[in-house]
Amino acid sequence: MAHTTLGIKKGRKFDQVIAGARTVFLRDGYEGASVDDIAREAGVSKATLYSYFPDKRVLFLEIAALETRRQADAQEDRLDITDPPEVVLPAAGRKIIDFILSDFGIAVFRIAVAESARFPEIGQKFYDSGPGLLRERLSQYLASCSAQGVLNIDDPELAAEQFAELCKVHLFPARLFLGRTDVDEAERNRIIDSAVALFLARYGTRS
Amino acid sequence: MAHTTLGIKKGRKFDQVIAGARTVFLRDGYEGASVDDIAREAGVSKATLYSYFPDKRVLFLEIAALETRRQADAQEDRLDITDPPEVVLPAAGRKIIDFILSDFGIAVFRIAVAESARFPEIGQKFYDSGPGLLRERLSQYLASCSAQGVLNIDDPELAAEQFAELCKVHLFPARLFLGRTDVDEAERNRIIDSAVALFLARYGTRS
DNA sequence: TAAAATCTAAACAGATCAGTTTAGATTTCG
DNA sequence: CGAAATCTAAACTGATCTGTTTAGATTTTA
Repeated sequence: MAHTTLGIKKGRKFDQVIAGARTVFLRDGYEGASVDDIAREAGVSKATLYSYFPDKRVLFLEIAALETRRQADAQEDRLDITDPPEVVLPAAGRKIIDFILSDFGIAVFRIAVAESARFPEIGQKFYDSGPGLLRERLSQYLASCSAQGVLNIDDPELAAEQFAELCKVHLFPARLFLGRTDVDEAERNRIIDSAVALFLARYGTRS
Repeated sequence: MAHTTLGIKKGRKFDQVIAGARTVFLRDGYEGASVDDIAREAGVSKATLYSYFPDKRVLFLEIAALETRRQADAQEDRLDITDPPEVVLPAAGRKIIDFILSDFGIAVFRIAVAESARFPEIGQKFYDSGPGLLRERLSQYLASCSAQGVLNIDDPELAAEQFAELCKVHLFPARLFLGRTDVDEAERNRIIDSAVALFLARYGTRS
């Protein structure tokens, strides 16, 4: 149906190719994925695939771009500027944790780390639509709190990055390196609560 | 000279093989490295290489083990329990930043992230001798401070991870995804100072 | 020095993979 | 319908890679 790139590409099965490539690249990474696998997964002949994309690298870049944009959109709903930090921060932290612990978030992160040495534009896109976007939105909120006197922050961008980083504590490395998938609610909340407390102890204006 | 594994392996050029494999794996990753490249880099024939290691995978695991142990040793000098947090934390933060921004630190991290999905023992070893070791040592120090009343920490292990995470803020993603290599003293210090201030605002006992 | 251990270059087998080509089938649409 | 666009399976090229083998050279050691 709606082609993912603006009109330039043609053909009935374009979306199938994209979907198949997405599945296989996310599962196996760039080197691990074979074009035959992708064609099979997409239910499409290799010739068709190659009629859309000149080579594997370009196909991968297309998927990476789509995925990072998706990642950005999934977090689209902005932070409500009217709510106080005690409400907004735990909610934001929860979203961050849920995303970075998901199979999808982990797969994208793995590929971004592994391939950004070979393909700098992958690292750039991942950063812009992931950590970079989060930083932008969160720092905007923090700055407005600071202007209202609800928080006291001299460098909102740095503070935003600090908060995001605090949410990853313990759980992200455990998932990434130790394969831990059994992270329950209580543990997520413990990390978030501690991050919020740490953050507000420094940047809060309440006694 | 001193063989890296305990006596089981034999042969004059063992160390050359290790050195060559180290260079090539760190430069190109697991998939990117070819055994011919490694043999050439090591100045050794492929037959010799295969007389030491049954296959590429085992060779890689050996290198990964050596590298993570190295990583641990490089940070061997423990934290001086007698110094106050205002001295110890900036010094520790400085070490963390310097390591994770180094070419070597980045290369090891890239490989650990990329290969720990395929080789779980790589993720385990990296964690144990990297983030895990840091956590252990730092939390020990924090606990002793807490016992002395210099700090007020209920969960030293969590606090240790929080501090370490705070030191990575901004600089690590910029290096990893954006390829930024021009991080000067001032910027490192800015991150560290902010991390220490944030940490002490919550866990400090002064005023 | 002479046997034993270790190493060498180079060719080779077997597998995988990216990308192309062919000859034809199916779909779309005027 | 019928022509143009799109897709198909399958074979093929050429490259790369892991791991083995061969026949001999070099080094160690006794």
